[in-house]
Order: sequence, then C-alpha cells, then structure tokens
Amino acid sequence: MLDIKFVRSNPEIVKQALTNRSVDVSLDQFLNLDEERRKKLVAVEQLKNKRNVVSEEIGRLKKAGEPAEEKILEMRNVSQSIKQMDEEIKEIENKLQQILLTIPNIPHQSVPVGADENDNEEVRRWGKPRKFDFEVKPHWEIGEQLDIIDFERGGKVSGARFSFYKGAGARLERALINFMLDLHTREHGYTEIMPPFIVNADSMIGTGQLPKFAEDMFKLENSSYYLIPTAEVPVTNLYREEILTAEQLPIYHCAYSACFRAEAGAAGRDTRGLIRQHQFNKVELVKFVNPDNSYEELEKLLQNAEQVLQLLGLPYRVVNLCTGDLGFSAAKTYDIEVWLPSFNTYREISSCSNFEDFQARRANIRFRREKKAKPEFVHTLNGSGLAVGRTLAAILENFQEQDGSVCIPPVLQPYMGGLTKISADNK
RNA sequence: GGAGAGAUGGCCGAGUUGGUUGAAGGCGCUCGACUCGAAAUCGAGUAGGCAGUGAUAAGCUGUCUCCAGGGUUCGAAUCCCUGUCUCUCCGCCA
Repeated sequence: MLDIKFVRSNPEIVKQALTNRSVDVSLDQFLNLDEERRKKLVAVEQLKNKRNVVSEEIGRLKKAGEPAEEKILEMRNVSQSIKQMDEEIKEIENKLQQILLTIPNIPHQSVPVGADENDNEEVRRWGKPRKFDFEVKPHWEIGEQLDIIDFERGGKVSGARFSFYKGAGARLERALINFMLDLHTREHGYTEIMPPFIVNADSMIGTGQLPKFAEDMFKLENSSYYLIPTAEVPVTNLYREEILTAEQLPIYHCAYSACFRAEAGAAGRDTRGLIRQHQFNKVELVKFVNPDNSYEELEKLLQNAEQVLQLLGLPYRVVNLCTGDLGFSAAKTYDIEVWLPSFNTYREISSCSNFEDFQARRANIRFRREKKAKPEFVHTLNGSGLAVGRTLAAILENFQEQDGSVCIPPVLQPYMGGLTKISADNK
C-alpha cells in the first residue's frame, strides 16, 4: 500500500509508475474522493468539538441542579448530524481504501522499464550448462523410471498438479530442505521459523495477496482461513501491528513451508513434472530492515539464495525484472533462473524482492530509530532460498546419467546417508 | 463440543452506582540534579492514527482510539448486543 499523503502530493509519479506497469487505476477518482473526505472531516470534527464542550457543560449544570433540557435537546440534533456525516465519511474511506489496496508498488529507479519478461535484464550467469553426449530426459521421466516420483497416483489421490515423492525421492526432497535451512541459519545468520500453513485474511492483506489475488489462493470452506501460498505470508506478518526497536533490526528469518497455489490462469502451462504444482515445498528468506540500507540487504539476500545453487553445482542466471513483469507488492525483484537441460532454458527457481514499506504499511510493521523517535515503517524483503521441488527437478535433469541414474551433489550426500547416486537398484 | 472468567498505555495494574479518566499508582525508559564515576535518591518527561495550520519541519489546534464491530445516551473504558482472542474446569484428541 502506498502512503495516501504521497499519492496526494505526487500524483504524476504514481500515474507514471502505473503506466510503466501497464496497470489501469483511476487515480483522479481517488484524488477527488480524498479531497471530499478531508472537507467532510473538518466539518464533522467541528461538530464533535461542540458536542464535547456542551456535554461537559451539561454535566456541570446537572451537578449544580440547574436545568439543561434546552442544551440536551440541541445536542440531540447535533449528534444526529454527526452520525450521518460519520457514515458518509466512512463510506468514502472504504472506497479510498479499496482503491489504495489495489494500487501496486512504485518500481525502484534501477528497475528497467518494459512490457513483459522479454524486457527483463540479465544481470549475470553462473556455471556452464553441461554438454550431454546422450539424449537428456525430462525430470518427470527420470523420476518415474527411478520410481522416486509418482505423478499418476498423485492425480488419482488428489488431482492434477499433485504428486508423491517416494524412497530416495522423498529423502532427497527432505535433504534439500535441511541443507538449505542449515546453510541459511549457520552461514547466513537467519533465524529459523516454522510457521502455520494456514493464515487469516488480515495476513493475506498484509503481504498483498488480498484483496486482488484471491483466485490464486486456496480458501478453506466455511471459514476465513487460507492455505499459505508461501511462508512469506506468515513470517512477514509475524510482526504485524508491532513497533520494533532499532536494535532489533535487521531481522533475518528463514522458514520451510509447504506452499499451496490454485494456479488459476495457468491451465495448460507446465502440466507435466514438478515445475507447477498445487502444493510444493519451499525454504523462504524474509528480512525486516532499516529503510536506509534495504537495497544492500536485497543484494545480500540474493547472494544467499545464489549460494544454494552454487553449492549444489547447478548453473543459473540472475535477471532484474522489468516494470511490466514485477509483482504487485515489489519495488524491485531479482529472479534466479536455474538451467533445465530438457527445457533447454533457464527457469525461475527463486524470486528475491524488496517491498520497501509497501507491505509494512499494509501490515503496520514499524520501528523507532531512537527511543523517543516517531515510529517509521520498516522495509521488508523476501526471497526463495529455494523452491525445493524445482531444485529437485534441476538436480535430476542436470545430474542424470545415460543409464538413467542421477548423481547426488556432494553437499547433499551427508543428508542422504552417504548415498552418492540414485539408481534403479538403490532407490 | 459443554460450563465459567477475562481482554485498559512498553509492561504490571486501578477504574464497571455513565460526566475535567487518554486514563490513578507502580515498573521500565529518556533527560537533568547529586557523584571522581556508578548505585541509591530527587526533579521533569514519557502512546498512536487522522485532519487543520505551518515549509511535505518544530510547534500549536481539533478529533478518534481503554480487544474489534454495532447499539443506548446530551455524554460510555464504564450499560446492551455480536464477534475475536486468552485463561480455568469437563469431554475429546496428535
């Protein structure tokens, strides 16, 4: 959510940002409503002042045993007017809030202006895609042939976009989770959180999923609960409606969670394999930082996520998302894309964003620079560190052998009981 | 799921026959005095939102906020209704 005062005094900047994002929001209607609200507010506050003053006087008169009927009658009318005006103001405020909640964040100046993912800017590449001297198989074939992933029974038991991990596959998924959590907690200074996988609507509003993207979420029937689409939601909302001290910042959290996404609008895309599931595992990095250095923190967060791929030996590239591809709440986002041989391309495996004060304002997460200073909004950041299912897919594809076996990266072997290779006979 | 109790400022905790209570008192914190320094002691100050004014400052003014929402009333932390959460007992359960 943008600062209403900022929108009021910088309408041109906001309009330009919306244009760059190809978003259509009527800002003029918003500005008119805002002005109307303030006018009415001044009027009603004058009446309220009168009511307060006279009511106190009535109290005094009654105590002294003097008549106050006339004033009571007068105030009865005043109160009626106040009530009506309050309702009008509330209606305007609801409209304003509704609009404000659907205005996306303003992109940072370092974000390239562009229409879609083709205008994203490649920042760097790491590692070289391996040259195969045999026909590479997609990860779902490898997984099925090794009998470590079962897509078919996933469809039977749950539905499309669900799967079972089995044997060494299940263990590999778990190894990746533990490896990532250990790396980030031991080497990168993050404190581990194990969050609820179900949250309320306020939390979804806090991080920006609601009200605009309700159809992407799984909502539990007969309740106001939602399955989380990412651990970002519960972890960022940890400090909702709190005022932190400057000494507490920066706060680094990492969290494993299952993630649930309805994938509305993605019908027909990535229907095979682990790339786009309704439920997947992810280790998420979340930061709460001082606004002064949030962009340095973004670079560090990005490096923390990259480190996972480097240690696994998976080739990747980093892209700076353009204005047209940027997520709703983000001011700047780097995507990390891992090399997938069967796709012959890089595919997103992590998304690292600085939300500046956009989420903090929605969720009301503040801090004080000094003991007695005015509270300010913190900056929030988060990034996948990494999407586990896609990482597993990348391992299967990049480290496959001609005989259908898959080599396990050395850093994961301790988590796999020393296993160096998954083959049909040791699954 | 059944029965009961409760939710007040950073924390603890008064206030429930409605009327200088945005809120006593204590703790904590900040500044000052005392001290070589510290502790103790003493003094002062210590919520947030919105709006007006002002320089999109400080300050000043108004208004709102005692879990949330609604109601009664000239006036509500105090009365009524609904919801949320917490605690205790019973039942059930990983």
